[in-house]
Amino acid sequence: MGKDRKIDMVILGLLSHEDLTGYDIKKQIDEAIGFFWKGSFGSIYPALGEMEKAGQIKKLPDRSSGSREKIKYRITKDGKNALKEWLKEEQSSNDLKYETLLKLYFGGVEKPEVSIHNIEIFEEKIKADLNVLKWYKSNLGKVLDNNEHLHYYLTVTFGIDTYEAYLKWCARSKKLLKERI
Amino acid sequence: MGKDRKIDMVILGLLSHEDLTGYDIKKQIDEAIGFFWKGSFGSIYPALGEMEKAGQIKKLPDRSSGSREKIKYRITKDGKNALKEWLKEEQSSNDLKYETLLKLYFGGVEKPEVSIHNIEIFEEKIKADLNVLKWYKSNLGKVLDNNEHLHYYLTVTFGIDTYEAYLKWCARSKKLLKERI
DNA sequence: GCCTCCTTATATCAAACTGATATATCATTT
DNA sequence: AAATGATATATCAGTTTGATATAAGGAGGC
Repeated sequence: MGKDRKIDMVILGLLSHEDLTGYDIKKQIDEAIGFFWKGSFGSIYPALGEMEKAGQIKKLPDRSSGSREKIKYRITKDGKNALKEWLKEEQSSNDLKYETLLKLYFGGVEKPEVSIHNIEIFEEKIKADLNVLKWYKSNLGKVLDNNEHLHYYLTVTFGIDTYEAYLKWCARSKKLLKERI
Repeated sequence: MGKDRKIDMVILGLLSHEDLTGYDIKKQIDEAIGFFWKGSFGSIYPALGEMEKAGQIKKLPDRSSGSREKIKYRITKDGKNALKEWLKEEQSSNDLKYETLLKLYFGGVEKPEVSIHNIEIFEEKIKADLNVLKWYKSNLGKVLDNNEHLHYYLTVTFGIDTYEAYLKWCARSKKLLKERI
């Protein structure tokens, strides 16, 4: 089988915007797409090595003056084609892994207070993240004419819409659980 | 480090309701908690072996008449304690990995039609899954007095609320993308 | 009776990914 | 001058996925 590495597409996608180092890629994953995707150094660096061998990306000469090593990558024609092929694949895997819901599902073996507390922890995290997303959205509003910004905007609104639904659910769930105390 | 296996808690949680085989566990993961958690045979069977050695679960004698092997497991006192400890842990990892959003984020390198099509595929899947969740909810409505059923109910409403938010977002996103054609 | 197909059931493996750790340089603050 | 934190590459053990192997039981057709 082989070649089922999603991290490759993340790297190609990010490099299609600009040249980046492995460290830059990790930062962009965390900051820009972190609310719907994850990626670690342990998958990024090996992938960069293999993708360079495969000719999807290439190393840029290190122009920095100091001795500090820093490897910038640029996407190749082959890489861009691979990215476009993937975009047109019908199959997409959309997976949640929500430990908070897992704890809630099995929460019947403990007092309702435990489940309420777990929902509250989740709620606080979502509230904080929602503020960040709203801040992103307000910044994007000014430059929506740009095509790439529209795609960014759509993912941000996905986050905002779902997070707002989460918060409403949190309020109703806590209420139902409190009736059991 | 060691012992960061979430599958253990899924197994303990399911066994806290009733005795199950590995195959039963896989079925319950897919059917009951599949919209917010995943689990494969490749993680279930090895975990069952190790958890039995650790004394959190025990094998039940095979009472089936035929030669067909079938191993039922029951949770032990130690297992129940481990489950309750985990429920009280403040830290929970809640991760989305939405390939549809990834494709949308990088969709600027292709025509808007490609992104619209990807949203439509996602939309159809969500509509179908939402119907299943609504059917679950209507069945649960009758027996909400039971404590375990309340916890099940709360996870189902989480699914319904978020899926409905997804669908609203799909409609608005498609509209915005169609303006670019 | 026999053949086919689907479901039940356990088990293993390569490939992918995470989270932690190691190492070292550079920049800023104390 | 020392300490702290950010930048940067790299590797590893442990976890998980998705696929595959194996085999028995049941349902239906002919």
